[in-house]
Amino acid sequence: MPELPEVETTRSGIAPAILGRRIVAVVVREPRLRWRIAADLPEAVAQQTVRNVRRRAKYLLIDLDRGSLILHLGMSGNLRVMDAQIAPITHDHVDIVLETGQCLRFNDPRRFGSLHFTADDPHDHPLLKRLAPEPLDDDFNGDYLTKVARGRKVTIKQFLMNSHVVVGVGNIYASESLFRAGIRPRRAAGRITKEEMARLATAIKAVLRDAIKAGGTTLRDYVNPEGASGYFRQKLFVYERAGEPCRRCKTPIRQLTQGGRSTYFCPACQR
DNA sequence: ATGGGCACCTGGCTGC
DNA sequence: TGCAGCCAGGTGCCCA
Repeated sequence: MPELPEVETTRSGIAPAILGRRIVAVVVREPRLRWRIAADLPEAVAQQTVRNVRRRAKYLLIDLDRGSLILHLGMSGNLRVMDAQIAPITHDHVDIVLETGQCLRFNDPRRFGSLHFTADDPHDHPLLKRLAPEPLDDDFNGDYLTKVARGRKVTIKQFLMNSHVVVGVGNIYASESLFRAGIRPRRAAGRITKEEMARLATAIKAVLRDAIKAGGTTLRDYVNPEGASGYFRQKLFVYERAGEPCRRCKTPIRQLTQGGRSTYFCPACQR
């Protein structure tokens, strides 16, 4: 499911229900996620109060009195706020039960998601420690991209999906950003001009902001914490639109495969 | 350091 | 109806 806008939508959606609330229990029905949930996680977390809900890359950080939960939604995960008494359905792997009688329920069919507890600053956790800048921060810009792309032969599409370059940009928004910036996805990262990199950084920020405003993109199974779909899908220019006319110039959108993932682009608008 | 490929997992769809 | 094959929003790890 989720790229940065979907995780951000999840963050802002769960925050009102859990901020300042005490966790009374963590119910783990299926510990075998991408990494097995630590057996002692529930007791480490129980009776602690939620102090903050943050996002770093595609990770949700739930700060407690002492330590933080680090949660990733993987490809197919979602978090919902609901009454803890409601019977769980298939793939409802974890409940974080609150004093209010509500719970945060983590559903993830493919189990590529993860849940960790750390007693330390979560930014120092091995999974987060070496991540690149946030795309919406000011230090992510054309100059930065130009600098890190120097000499790189990897294609610009795969470069954008590398979490050591920039975080939060996955398969949908990589294609969409390149369309908005007018850049062909197969060009070498090191051969994109300074001016093009400036356009690209601006395009990434714009597409992510627009998608957050629309509540994210629902392709198949993403739902927000209230169970509703995001509606950015209608605003996609190229993703999953192979053969359909470009919204800007009517040329049929093309699809290709890079690193085993589908890429979409307009051969006329992108050079 | 860089780049490429694989692995992890379930479910939905297509075509025979 | 059944089943094989392919595809899907991520990313850590191993190898050359």
